[in-house]
Amino acid sequence: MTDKSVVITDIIDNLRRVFQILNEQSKKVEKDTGLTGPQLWTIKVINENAPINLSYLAYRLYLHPTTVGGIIDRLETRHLVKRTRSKEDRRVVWIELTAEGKSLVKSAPEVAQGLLVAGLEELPVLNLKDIDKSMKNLVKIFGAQKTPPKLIRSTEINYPLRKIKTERSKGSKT
Amino acid sequence: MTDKSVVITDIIDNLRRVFQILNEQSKKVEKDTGLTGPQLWTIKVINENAPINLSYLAYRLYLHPTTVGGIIDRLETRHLVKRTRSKEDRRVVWIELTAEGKSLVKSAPEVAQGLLVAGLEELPVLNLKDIDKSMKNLVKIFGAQKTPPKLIRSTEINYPLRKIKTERSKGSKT
DNA sequence: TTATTATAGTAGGCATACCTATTATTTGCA
DNA sequence: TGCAAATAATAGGTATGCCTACTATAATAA
Repeated sequence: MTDKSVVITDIIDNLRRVFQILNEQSKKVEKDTGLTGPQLWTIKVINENAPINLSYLAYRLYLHPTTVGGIIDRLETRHLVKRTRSKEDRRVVWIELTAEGKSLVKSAPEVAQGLLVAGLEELPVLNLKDIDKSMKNLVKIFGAQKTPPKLIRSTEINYPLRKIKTERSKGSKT
Repeated sequence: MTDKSVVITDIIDNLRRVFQILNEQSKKVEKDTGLTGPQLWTIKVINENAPINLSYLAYRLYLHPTTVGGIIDRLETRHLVKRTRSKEDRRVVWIELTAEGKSLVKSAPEVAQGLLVAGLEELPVLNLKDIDKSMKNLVKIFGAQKTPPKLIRSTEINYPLRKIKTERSKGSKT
């Protein structure tokens, strides 16, 4: 095994480790709040953008609309969000928080990526910038081989496809 | 937003991006080989360790035994692996590749993390070491808040718990 | 104005990944 | 020996996350 491949294996191992830890993190959040990580994250995004329709919400979460559909289903049975069919465009469903959902968001503001952020915040900026640079590098490497759509907003991200086209993004697609 | 929190947001965004890309990667592999990423990875590990029992296999994959159980089920219906009940210890099931499975492993040797590795391999070692360092840093940060068991072998990893205890690791656990 | 095309959301299906039982076995202790 | 504790695997359940239809509605083109 070359020196290089050792490092590569190491990187991949560490990546897996990060996945694992983030996953556990999510479990922990679940225990604390009764909601899973994705659910909490979803609620937060809804809170900041309500009313929001499913497609755009999915876009904001970098998830597939059907995935978000499921999450919304579960949040709805918990009475944390509600759906309203739009009158202007009857295909559209507006999603917003219920009172219950709103109070939950307030009480659990940063839990979603909480510890994650907390951990990072303890590092000196210099260190963070290092990590940031490396992450960007990783993204560049991985992403170079396959960079989907191309996005809007500050954070353009790898979006799962299904050519969204909301009020805010009127682009074209294959 | 402070300078720091911008960087942090950035890191997290990039992390998500990496997840996304790896996920797509897996999809691509699936298209190429007919097997999902985890399935291919599993087969590879079996190939290198056969015969192997489920618990230890799970340990090697950093996954929960029940998760691996499901993967093995699916591989078994595809006739790529077979299970044999051990005679010495009838609780144990030995898992190994069928002829078909073996030939598949040969024909798709590195696909699992293929592109991933390919991408990394194009980088100069220096660059890789940077990334490596940052990843380790990330792991340290995340892991510090919650480090499960503690592992053996070269690559000690965040193992999902269920206090494994195989022939090779005779430790204790809470 | 009608027919085609596009869009929004839902339904159903599959694979991962987890957890909590439960069933066999085996081990270890009294 | 003989019963309790530990272990290996499986069963069943839930949540993510994707995909491929499919339905309803809207927009566009002929």
